[in-house]
Amino acid sequence: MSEPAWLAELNPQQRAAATHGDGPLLIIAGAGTGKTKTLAARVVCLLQRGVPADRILLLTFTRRAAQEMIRRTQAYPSASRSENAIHLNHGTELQSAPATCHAPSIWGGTFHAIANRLLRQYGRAVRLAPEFSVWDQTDAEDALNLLRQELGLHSREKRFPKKGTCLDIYSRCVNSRRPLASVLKRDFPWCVECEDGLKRLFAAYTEFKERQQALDYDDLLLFWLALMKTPDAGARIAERFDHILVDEYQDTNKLQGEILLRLAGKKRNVTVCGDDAQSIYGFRAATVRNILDFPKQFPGAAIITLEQNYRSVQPILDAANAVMGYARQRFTKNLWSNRRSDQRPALVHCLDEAQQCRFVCRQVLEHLEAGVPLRKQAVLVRTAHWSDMLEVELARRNIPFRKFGGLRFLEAAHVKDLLALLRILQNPRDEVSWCRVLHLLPGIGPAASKNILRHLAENGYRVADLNRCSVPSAARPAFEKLCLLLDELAGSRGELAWPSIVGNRDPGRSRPDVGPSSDADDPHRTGIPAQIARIREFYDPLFRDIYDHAEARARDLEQLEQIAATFGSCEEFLSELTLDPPSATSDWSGEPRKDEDWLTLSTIHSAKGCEWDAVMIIHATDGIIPSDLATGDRYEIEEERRLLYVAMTRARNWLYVCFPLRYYATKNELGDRHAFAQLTRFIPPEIRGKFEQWKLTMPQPSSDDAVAIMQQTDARAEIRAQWT
DNA sequence: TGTAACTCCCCTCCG
DNA sequence: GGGAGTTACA
Repeated sequence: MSEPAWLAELNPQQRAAATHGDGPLLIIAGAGTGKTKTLAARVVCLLQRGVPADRILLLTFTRRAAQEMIRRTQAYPSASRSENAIHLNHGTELQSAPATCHAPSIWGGTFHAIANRLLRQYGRAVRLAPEFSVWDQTDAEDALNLLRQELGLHSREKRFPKKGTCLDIYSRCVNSRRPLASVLKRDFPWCVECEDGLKRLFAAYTEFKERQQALDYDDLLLFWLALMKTPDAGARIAERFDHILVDEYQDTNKLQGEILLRLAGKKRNVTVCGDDAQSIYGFRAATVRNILDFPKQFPGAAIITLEQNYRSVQPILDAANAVMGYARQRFTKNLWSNRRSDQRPALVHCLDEAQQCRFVCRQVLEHLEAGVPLRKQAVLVRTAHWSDMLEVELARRNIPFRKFGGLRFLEAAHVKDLLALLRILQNPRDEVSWCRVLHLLPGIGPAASKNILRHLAENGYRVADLNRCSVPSAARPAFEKLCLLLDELAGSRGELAWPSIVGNRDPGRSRPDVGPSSDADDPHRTGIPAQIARIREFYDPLFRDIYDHAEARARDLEQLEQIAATFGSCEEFLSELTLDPPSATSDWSGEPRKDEDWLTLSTIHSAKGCEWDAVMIIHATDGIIPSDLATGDRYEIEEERRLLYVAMTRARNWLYVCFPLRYYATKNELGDRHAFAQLTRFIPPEIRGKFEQWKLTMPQPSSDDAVAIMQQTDARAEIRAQWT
């Protein structure tokens, strides 16, 4: 049989991976080695071999990655002609395939999104109602905080860890599958003394979530694994997939590894793909052991290594390889490229942050003039706020940009408030959301809300009974408005939308296997935008009282309403928003239009899997990369090194690593006017020869400059204010 | 008893 | 800026 033309486009290793038959396959793919292309080609090969699309499961790290993969498969001519037309069957199907399209679709999405979907279908097997809520990090923290106070853990003489730390500890236990004592000893040694309290707290937390039918991110995985362990549902799920492909396997954790093992079942048709040098999610308990131990977990696995880089010019690879050359633990893999260039990447010494901003702007515009559109350029930062000053400068010069990563839309208080109102409509047992909503009302604090919650619990969460509850007289008017609102939205049944818990619904009526819910009697099927509009009527006067910058917030709420309009049901909207939040609205210079060209600002984490012609890494300063907060042990430092490696290997043709020599002191640091800084330790003097050294000269400091710097510092405060 | 106003910290990456 | 804890007032 002669080889199709498109297969000939792949290099021998890529082709071997794409055409691999049945059985486990491990693809070690360095940065820019055409990993996505290879996986996409493999999907096409599977389809051509007659594997039905809906029996293929594609697990990716972000949903964007899943969509990209499917887009690539469609690019193969033979694939689009195939009977198995390819569509992505999202983990939770937001817009999903058009209604007219009945072709089976590939299952694709993140572990969390697929877990969400499977649990809504099969969750009963693990005593989970299909209406469960999904909590994001802040919801989980709020719940922990509530319980921490209830258990009296906050007022101990010895300081008890804060809610964020509690959640980190809990999450690490779950994801690394290690007992609390061991996690405390190794990762949180300063909390060892609180082990008993934490144990009680976590037990209460687990019980609390169960009562409210709520799952946090970790639970999605935990319940998925539990589901796989049930003899009936587990076997059915394993049976329904013939081939499983996992991207970015180096960033999965032990729990996900166990899920995969069970998902693979006896067929063992598992393809995993990853690069240990790009493992940057250790803080989420990801472990490279998954990829290293794959051959042990799946004996007889084929292993294919992709080393030819198609992305970057050789000098950029040389520099990146040099950085990784110092890694303590490394699985040798030297990327090489056919793409020659005379130009080494630049190491840009800036005098201060302001000069760094000017340099970036100038360089971006120079590339633009030379024919590199803004879309093909990016500025990468370690953490989101390090681009604040640059954002001001970009706006001043009318350079459009979009920002990825960092403070998210959903974390803004006003957005959370509105969602909490929707949540209690979807799942009235959600006490965390109730608390949030009740606290909005003037005159209601912890005591009154506790009382109301007790009333609700005693009355089966019926909203019709809510206004019989006694509240402080000062709170009465606002409280009655809330009752009226919920009453209206709950409809004529006099109860909130989903009062049922496990077993309360008609057991014979399970959700359809594929496609969005088509329940005709679902009261939320059509009305979410209308619901949000009604909620906003109630909420508008409240938030204008509570928060500043009402107009900026109102715009966010409008945006939320628009997003909601694209969803079929409240449940989809809420879980989708939690699992795949919009990247941000922080581009306060205004959302650029689709057809416009814009520069990308991104955290390095969010840049994973992306590439640009020109990449500028700013604040490559020791203390920022590696972060001062992440230098606890050598594992953390190694992860920071890989982070720099990931950032550098995003660049195709031009790479600039910039760092300011001094930082100006902030207002509260009295005394010193500025602090001196050093280049990141990951680029030691011995390897600086891999870079061109650009030492920017500064005009003589004048009082004008000082004023300009002060103004920029003020402008940074302005940006923060946008988010208050 | 419970809420509102005040002060003192600290601030990472993401599903 | 915002969370956590403390104090002042209804």
